Parts: sequence; C-alpha cells; structure tokens
Amino acid sequence: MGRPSVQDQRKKEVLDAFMSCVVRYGVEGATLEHIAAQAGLKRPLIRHHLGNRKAMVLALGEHVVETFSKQTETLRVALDEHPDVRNLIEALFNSDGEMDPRINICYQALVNSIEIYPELRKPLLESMEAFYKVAIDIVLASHPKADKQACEIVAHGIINLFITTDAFVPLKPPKTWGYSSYFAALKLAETLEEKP
Amino acid sequence: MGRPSVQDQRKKEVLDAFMSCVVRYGVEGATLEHIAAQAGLKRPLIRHHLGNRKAMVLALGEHVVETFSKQTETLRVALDEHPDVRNLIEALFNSDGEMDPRINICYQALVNSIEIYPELRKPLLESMEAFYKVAIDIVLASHPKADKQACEIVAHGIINLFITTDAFVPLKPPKTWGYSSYFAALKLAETLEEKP
DNA sequence: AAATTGACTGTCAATACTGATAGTCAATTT
DNA sequence: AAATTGACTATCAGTATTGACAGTCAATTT
Repeated sequence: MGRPSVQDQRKKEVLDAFMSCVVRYGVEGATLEHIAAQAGLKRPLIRHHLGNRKAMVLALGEHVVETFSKQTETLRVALDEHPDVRNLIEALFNSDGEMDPRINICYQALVNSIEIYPELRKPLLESMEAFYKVAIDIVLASHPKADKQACEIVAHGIINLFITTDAFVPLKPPKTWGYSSYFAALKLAETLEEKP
Repeated sequence: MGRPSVQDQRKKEVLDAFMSCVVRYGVEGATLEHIAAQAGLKRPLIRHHLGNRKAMVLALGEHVVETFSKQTETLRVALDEHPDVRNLIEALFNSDGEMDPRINICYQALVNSIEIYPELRKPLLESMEAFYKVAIDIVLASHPKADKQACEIVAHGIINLFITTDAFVPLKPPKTWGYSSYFAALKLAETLEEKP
C-alpha cells in the first residue's frame, strides 16, 4: 500500500544521467549537481535513489555492464540466423544507433577507476569476455573448417578494432580513422578464407 | 645571479607525478594534494610551478604529447635501418619498458577531457597522426609492391590493436587478450604478402 | 476520510579543493 | 658580507562537494 514506487524506473533514469556526465566529466568529475541537472532532479534525490558516492559508482558499474550485456545479447540474436563474419563487422561498425556510444566510453572510464573501486573489476571483465565470446562463436560458425585458434584471434581482433574506433570519438578524428579500422577488420576476416 | 633555477627539471617531475595521478584517479580526480604527495612536495609548490588548474591540465597535455612524440620518434629511428612490419609489431608489443604504459592511459583520459579543455584536441590529434604516419611509412617501406591503401589500413589496424591492449591494462585481463591482439596484428601484416 | 508509504524539497554541517598572498630559507653574484 | 633571485612554506579565504536529516506533498489502501 501507499504511494506506488517508481524507484526502478527513476533509478535507471538517474543512472543514465550519471552515464552522460561520466562521458563529459569523467567518473570523479561527475558531481551530484551535474547528475541532478542532467536528470532534471534536485541534488538530494540522487542520493535518495543511489546512495552515497561509492554506491553510486558501483550502481553505475552494474548499469553499464547490464546495458553492455544486453547489447551483446542483441548482437548474438541478430546474427544467430546468419552467423557471418561480414555481418558481424557490419553490425559493429555500421550499427545506426543500435549501440549506445556512451557505453564504450563509460566502460573505459570505469576500467580506469578499478584501482579506487576494485569491486568493478570482475563484472567489467566478465561482460567483455561475454562480448568476445559472442564474436568468437559467430566467427567459428561462419568458418567451421578454419583453425579454431585462428578464429579466436580474428574475433578478438575485430572487437578490439571496433573498441578503438569508439574510444577516439571525443577527439573527432578524420573519418579515415574509422574507415581504416573497419577495413582492417574486413582484412582480418579474409585471412580465414580458404586458400586454394 | 641569484639562486639557480631548477624550474625546468622540477616542472617535469611535477608533470610526471601528475601523470601518475591521472592514471590512478582520472583528470578530475587528480587533486593538487595527490600530485604534491606523489611528487614529494607541498601543495602550494604545484601551483607555483604549473599555475592554476587549467594551466596544469594544458601543461600535462603538452607533456604527454611531447613524451608520446619522443616515443614515436624513437620507434621511427629504431626501425629506420630495417623497416619490417614484423619488427614494428615486435617493437610495439614486446617493448620491455621502452614505452611508458602511463602515456596511453593519460592520452585517453585527456581525449575524454576535450569537451572541457578544447585546446587539447589539436595537439592530441596531431601526435596520434604522427604515430600512424610512422607506422604507415614502415609498412610502405616494408612492402613497396603492395597497394598503398592496403598498407595504410594495415598500419592503422596494427596501431589500433596495440592501443586497445594498453587500454585494458588496469583491468588486468588474462594474457590471452594481449596475445590475441598481437597475433591479430601479425595476421593483418600477412595480408600484404604476395599471393602466388 | 484516515493512514500509510514513498517521491521529493529545503537546508545545514563537515569536508575537500582551489586560489592567493606573505613570508622564510637557500644559493649565487658583486 | 650585502644583495638578489628563486625554491619553498605557512596559512587564510572562498567555493565546491558531499552527507545527513527534517519535513512536505502525492498516491494509494483500508
């Protein structure tokens, strides 16, 4: 009884605002005031919903990992029918709005905060491992005759090339940088083709 | 006349301490107190040597870019005699202490601060472009008959794979992650070989 | 309508951080 | 030895940030 709780929804909104602030100001630079302004709420409410600073950062970690995992799962499902390396690369590099670019930046920001918040390490590590695994599975399904180790290497390489591209976004680099990673990923994929 | 100035030397020491703090706490988390403790100095001295916060961050930017450029130049000179792609990859991935791992992390942290300190963008962009250029020149010299565009893509790819590896260091990932990037770089290099 | 529950606000205290200034001490020149 | 210059220290004021708590308002149940 009593007033119905919107805690779950509101908490997600606040975490989303937190994410935007981390992208702009970094983990330590994202103050309660910034987050509140971004979320359109008063400062004390942030604390009300997320707790003190440490709890906030850990909650952000969970949120980022959760969102990241959902994107990973979406990718897996999308390529389940036609698990082709080219489709994987297209999905990664030409996903129009499918993947939230903030996730990658936040992920890196949180990785760099591990020394202060060691609890972040495990979930961050595991979610990235899951991402790699999906890519590996797609490459393996795509090239059943190829060497397994080669497939793993190619999958890792494609993902890593994708990650770097995102990391440079705030630098507003020339488009060629992005294209190069994309074409390098394609070249990497080609190494798995049969050589007659 | 007067007491001899150690400003230049001390400034570099302070900037080095700043760099270490940025690796640990991020750009906004690296407080004057942290930096002073790291440098073994009193807090007001940091200001004395580097000026206010904005000047400090810009000075750090210059310092990181300068160090990065020196490493780039070292790489270029080291591979000038035998400009081979494999040597490039070895130099990048198996450089024992040659490359300061803090540079990469600081570089990324500064990239993420561009929105707050827009002056950082140009030097950061240019120094990375110089890094790419050295790699491209080595690949071109190594494969004079190969398609030029292909060489550029491969060079970009190798560098990007290297960068990702460094970015994950705070996550303490399994060694396989590093190996995968290394082998992916090798595979990418192989795509330039002549196909009979 | 009363009670209950939770979202939300206002406000204060404690602390952390930066900016700034006056002043001390050390090394060099004349 | 006096003067000069710069490294370094002590300390204060102003602001930003967090933490905490009391209290108001809204929505739902009984």
